[in-house]
Amino acid sequence: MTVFEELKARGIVAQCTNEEEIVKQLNEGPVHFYVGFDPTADSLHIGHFIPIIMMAHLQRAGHVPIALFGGGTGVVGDPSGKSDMRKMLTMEDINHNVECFKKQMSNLIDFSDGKALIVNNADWLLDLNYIQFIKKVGVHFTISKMLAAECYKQRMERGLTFFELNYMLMQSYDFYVLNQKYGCKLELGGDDQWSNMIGGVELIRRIAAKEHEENGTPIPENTKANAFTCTLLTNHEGKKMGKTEKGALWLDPNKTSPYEFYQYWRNVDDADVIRCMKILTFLPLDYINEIAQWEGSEINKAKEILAFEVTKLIHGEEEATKAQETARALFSGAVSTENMPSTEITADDFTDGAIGIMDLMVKCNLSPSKGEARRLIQQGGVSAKDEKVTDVYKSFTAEDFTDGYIVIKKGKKVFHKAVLK
RNA sequence: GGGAGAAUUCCCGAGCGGCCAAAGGGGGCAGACUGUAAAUCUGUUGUCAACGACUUCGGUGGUUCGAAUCCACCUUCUCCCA
Repeated sequence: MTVFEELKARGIVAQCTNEEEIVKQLNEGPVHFYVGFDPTADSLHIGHFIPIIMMAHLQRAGHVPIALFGGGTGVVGDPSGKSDMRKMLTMEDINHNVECFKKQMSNLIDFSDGKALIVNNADWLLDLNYIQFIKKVGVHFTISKMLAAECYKQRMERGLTFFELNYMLMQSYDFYVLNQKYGCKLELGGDDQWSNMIGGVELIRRIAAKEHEENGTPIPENTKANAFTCTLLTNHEGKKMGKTEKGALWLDPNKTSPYEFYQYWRNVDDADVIRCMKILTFLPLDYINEIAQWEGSEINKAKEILAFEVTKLIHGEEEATKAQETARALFSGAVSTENMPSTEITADDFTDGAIGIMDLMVKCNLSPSKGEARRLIQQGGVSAKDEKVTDVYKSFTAEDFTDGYIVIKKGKKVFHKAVLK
């Protein structure tokens, strides 16, 4: 099975420009391909993960990934799929973010010995001459066609600035530059990037065709550019996955702990397990198809496998094992406090030698307010030290912190350790 | 540049000058049922020293015993004309 077939079989490929040509190119030898990332935050989140997985698949098959960071485009902000214009970032922010991205990506992509490249489009976008740019690039885009693109349609209703409209041109130009510089023939990206991506594909072909027409130079083989998109991670209802109550599911362990990360996948809907497994792990398809036969509560095993594998890819085997052990222990009743999220409590938090359960919960971020803590307790959703808390005014003294901590359980799944300092 | 309209709690969206901490829906959280799933049912969803008090309806002032509601100005957004 070729890589592309594998990607398709896993349901990772969403749309592609010219499938035949892509397959041919990939079979002929190492292909430089690129994926763009907008460094708008200081960590990647799960939404970036599928393109990265795709890069890893292709790299394993001998192709060369180019990770392009949108240092230049980042300041504009991609209007696709956003209902509002994104806030602009300073160059310092962007550079910092780029560094963070690189680090996280290197878990899955091998950047050594030129096996993968990292580029920043600020290098060629920032000093661009406007007149030359519109002459070279602008002429190949028609407004009517751009506006027909799904991503701009929505924005048209709410107000689309000329500024944002240029995003497509810049991204297309990126592809052109990489094509010239590295012979990059393939662009990959999320499905929401589709229209921007075909912009690049067409731009490369058109510039080549124009040069051919004007100078009679032959159309170079490597200007046969293509693109394909990966599916957005959605559940069986078509809703985007990877959102938690705290926002995105981050790859940075400080933003989303390995345990939380593990739990997210452990708790996916039955109907989504197999899809996630195909897309997010490197488990062989045969094996996944076997798992797909499992039924009823057996599916819980499948979820464990999924959670473990995905966590392993991002946080490493050790963290994944820890997360799994913690989860198993907690849910089987035995309390393993080892890797539980915890909060330090100091003497200052005590009033008259004791701290109330509501204060403790607020302190541990288990509840944003005492009012909510009160409600949780009244509805029977809180346990401390293995006992259901029934009294809203229950309080703990230093002696109650057995071995220096108290484990508080909120609902069925949230455990927290309050550690006395 | 001219004209019209809008801004309400996490989101959408009701809201007569007092009975408004503000309908309804969504989402969230908790309980029951389960398999750490889904569906369903129930409760709950501004803050606090909690049958009470306090702070909220874009901003600032004003009218009034009393303002989310009326007036003025400002800000932002949308729409129509150019």
